[in-house]
Amino acid sequence: MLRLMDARDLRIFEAVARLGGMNRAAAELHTVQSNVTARVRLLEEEIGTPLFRRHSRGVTLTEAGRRLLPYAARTQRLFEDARRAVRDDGSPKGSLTIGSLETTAALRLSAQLSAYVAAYPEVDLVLRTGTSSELVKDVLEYRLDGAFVCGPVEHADLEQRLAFREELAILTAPTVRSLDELFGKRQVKIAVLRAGCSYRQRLEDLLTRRGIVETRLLEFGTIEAILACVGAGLGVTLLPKSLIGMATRNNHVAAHRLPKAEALVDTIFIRRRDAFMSSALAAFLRRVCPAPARAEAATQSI
Amino acid sequence: MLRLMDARDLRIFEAVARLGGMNRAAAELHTVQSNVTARVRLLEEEIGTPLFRRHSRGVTLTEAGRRLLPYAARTQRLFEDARRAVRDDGSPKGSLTIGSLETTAALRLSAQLSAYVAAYPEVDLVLRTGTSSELVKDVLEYRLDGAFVCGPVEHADLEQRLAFREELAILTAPTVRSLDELFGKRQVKIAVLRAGCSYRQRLEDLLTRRGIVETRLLEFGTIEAILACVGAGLGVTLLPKSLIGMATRNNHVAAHRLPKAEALVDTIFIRRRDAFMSSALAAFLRRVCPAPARAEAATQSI
DNA sequence: CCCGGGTTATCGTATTTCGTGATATGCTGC
DNA sequence: GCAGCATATCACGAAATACGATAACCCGGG
Repeated sequence: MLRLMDARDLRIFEAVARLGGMNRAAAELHTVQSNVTARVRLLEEEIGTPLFRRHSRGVTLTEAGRRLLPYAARTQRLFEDARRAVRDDGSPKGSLTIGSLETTAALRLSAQLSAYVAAYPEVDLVLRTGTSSELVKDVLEYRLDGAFVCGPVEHADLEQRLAFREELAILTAPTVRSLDELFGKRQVKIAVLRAGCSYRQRLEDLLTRRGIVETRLLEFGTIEAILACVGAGLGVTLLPKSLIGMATRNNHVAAHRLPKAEALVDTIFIRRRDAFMSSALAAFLRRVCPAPARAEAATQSI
Repeated sequence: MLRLMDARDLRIFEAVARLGGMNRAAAELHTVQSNVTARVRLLEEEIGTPLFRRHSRGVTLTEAGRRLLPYAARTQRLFEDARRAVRDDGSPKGSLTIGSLETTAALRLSAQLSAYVAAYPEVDLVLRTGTSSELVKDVLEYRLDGAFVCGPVEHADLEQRLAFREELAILTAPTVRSLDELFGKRQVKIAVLRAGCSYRQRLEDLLTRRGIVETRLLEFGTIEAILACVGAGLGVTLLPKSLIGMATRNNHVAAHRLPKAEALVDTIFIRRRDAFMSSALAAFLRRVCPAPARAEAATQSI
């Protein structure tokens, strides 16, 4: 039978390309250099073109090699996915690694996540937090099964669905009757959940646009602490309206509407289109954002 | 070295699944049945689950087998794409199979296609016409590299870009001053390019919505023939405005505007996201629809 | 009931492929 | 020219693979 390109060939090819040498690739693959050389040569013969340029310091990819390289990675992943798919009998189990903005995790996800792990004890759920751009990168590079990020994100390889659409409001002490009172000041203290909170930048931008250039940060561990601080007049904050109903009803703090363009923020769930969707992930999505439809852009760039 | 799932294993597996028997698979793969049996067994051992249920008439897939099957096809295609990619040095060549609505091909594509084949004589361009749904299916099942269809089409596996946005107008004899004169009649003759022309259904719907239930078809081979017929008052037709400038200027026919919702029609180019994009296709797209951006829905369902 | 025609399973053997180690060869910097 | 580091080649043993023959099985029809 004629010899055809093989997954192992591409594995060897990928290692050689990545490490820039057959010796190093042989070491990584627990085999010997002659074997690596031979299989690369066979691959080149089959294809009819050299894949590497040999020189005394190792090898570098030719143009043809560069074109082949992405497929080496893709085949590896595809076989990996095939193994996962065949093992996945439909009942959620195994590892599930989700990314999220820290704020989203704290305010929105914590309850859902604990319900999820309670419902599916066989799933090893891992939550990793980061900024939107870090998370997007991690998803694109297969380090995360999916992530909650701040929308919109446009990338051909990413599938997205709307997770939450929130309307933000500025919270102040109840004595502040209108935002205009705030905008008179030159300096404003803002209270955020953590230093890396994504609402911080948003609130600063918002204030800057209204002439307030000096802001100071107050950092807290819980929403309750923020609300108490804001109620006491020590600072202002920016939070989703849905989270602050009780506090405003009790007149502890005052909520101030913002124009839609500034107030609406979409949290979208993204995942690679071509990645394997495990039952664990499917079950997760069924609970957290059941709408498979694409999220429409709501927050225009301002 | 531990034996791992292999492209050939999946090839054998796929053939067995498709043909429903190891004997038949062996025949197709030009090998013997014992070999097929053995490799299927090895695959099952590696995975740890039976992939087939054996019975006296052949074999049928188990649940695990059903989960694996799509990956068998995908790996085959991926290796195929890898071979194509490595052979494709950037200069358009090889086969390029494009689908199109017959009307689009006749009215819009013919000029561009002949320019393309003139510019890239090494490309074997094949144009296949069909209805939108046929074309979508052919693209999804890898029989077409891409197709021009009537938008919008929503499918997660398809990438789409706007090719042409046309405004349709109803053409009548110049003596007809307004469409209302038409709508008084019970029966109207409509002139179309071919029997399968997609504008036919559109025009019929449009007329039906205005109370005209009886239509008769006049079929022509060229736009000029249609225009002549319409000019002579033998029927009406529906055509893109951009194609009829001269005829209306010379007062041979009268063009009647339609409301945007009915008039605008998007022709989009679709292709599978995960399919290999050859230089031939890239060059084609560069000429025909350079906008890689997603076509926004313009024609709402009415 | 058993036999014929279909199927898959098993096994010993031949063949091919693969991995290894030793060695040859080539390049670069000193 | 030589040391050091790289790839190429080759012969050989080991492993994987394909083969052919045979066994075992099931089903439907005489």
